[in-house]
Amino acid sequence: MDFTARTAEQIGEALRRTRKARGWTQSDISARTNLRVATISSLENGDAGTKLATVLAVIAALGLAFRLVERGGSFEIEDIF
Amino acid sequence: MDFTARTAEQIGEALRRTRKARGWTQSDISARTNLRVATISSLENGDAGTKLATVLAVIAALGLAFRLVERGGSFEIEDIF
DNA sequence: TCGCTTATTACGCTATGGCGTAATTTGTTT
DNA sequence: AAACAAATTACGCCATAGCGTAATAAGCGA
Repeated sequence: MDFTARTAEQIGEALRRTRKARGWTQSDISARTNLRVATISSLENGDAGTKLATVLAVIAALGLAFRLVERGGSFEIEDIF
Repeated sequence: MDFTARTAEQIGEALRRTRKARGWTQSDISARTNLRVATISSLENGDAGTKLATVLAVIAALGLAFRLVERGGSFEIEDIF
């Protein structure tokens, strides 16, 4: 449960996977963030126009945090896919 | 050079520190991203309204990537400050 | 302190995020 | 297949990000 991402699509996917791993619905996240289900959906589907505040709210709701890591230095797991 | 962040302020600070560590100016980032210097400034100053696309562009320009990490499990360094 | 570079802020503009609400499509379970 | 739950999409509305341009304010070395 440790995702590295460079694109909005990857972030969306990571958030969706984490949410499902928690056994939660978008509606659950909505309740915890006061964001509309539609907004969560948009984010999970990789909309890069999403505001940082929205991403942060969802991340917080999922009990996650961002870590900014150096790229190129080490192997990136998602480069396989 | 490994920042964990939960807020826009922390992300902005991390990006600013990384940029300075690279010896770059906001203008350098601007050239690499086609974003205005003012936009970079706003992001580094912690504006949560910034679009995800903007954050991703700056991160890419700095050679960084996001890592979504589980919170609460382990110790968070920035909780000290 | 002066002068140059870098960063922040402002004004008018267009594009769009997120809102409320609600319909529709997709998934899941029996 | 039917029925319910979950996710996606749509429409009108308001707020605001990021744009071009430019002025102002910090930083900083000579």
